Amino acid sequence: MGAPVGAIARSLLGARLVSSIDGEQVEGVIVETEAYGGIEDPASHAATRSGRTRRNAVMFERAGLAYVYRIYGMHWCLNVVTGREGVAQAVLVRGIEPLSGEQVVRRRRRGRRPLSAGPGRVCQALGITGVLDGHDLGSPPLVLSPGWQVPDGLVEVSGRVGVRTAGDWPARFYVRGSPGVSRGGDAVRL
DNA sequence: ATACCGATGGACT
DNA sequence: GTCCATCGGTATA
Repeated sequence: MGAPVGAIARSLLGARLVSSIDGEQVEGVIVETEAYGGIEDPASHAATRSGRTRRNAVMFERAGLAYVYRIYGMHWCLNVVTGREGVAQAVLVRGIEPLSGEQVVRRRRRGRRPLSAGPGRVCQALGITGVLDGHDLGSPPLVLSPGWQVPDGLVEVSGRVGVRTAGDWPARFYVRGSPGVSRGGDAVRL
């Protein structure tokens, strides 16, 4: 086993995402993440039973790529691939707080609230769709960069949202009190 | 405030 | 056919 799946998810809190998708600039801070492992994590798309498929193929590639998939037939979800090549591991981005481009986000979200809490809403807010599956997050139109270092005192941990098998793994991390966080829950301070 | 439910498509048994 | 790493509307309190 490599690094605990949660460690990188924790460290991505406070990181910055800059989207210039469709020529519109939106910048946000990540405030909620969820870790997914590979074969050892029954909740992962890359769990043993499935192995590598067309959908999850990017999870097995190098760290720093975007794994984007469709959920419930209508929403997109953004993951940051975090394992080395051949080792499936990814972190789901579940919530951001817009730093700039909030007008664009409001338009994309059609005025609905919450603005960008929840994985589907994050993708709407940033304009992310499946065409970004496999995209290198070091280059436009979607760039991930280090940002704010979130102190441990502001971080809470809980089980994963909407997951049955192994849903209780403490693999969800979020910034307490942020409007970009999708829900509370059985959280514990870090 | 919580609860239920429909939309809608692809991966998988 | 069944199960989703979901959201947004409607209903109920």
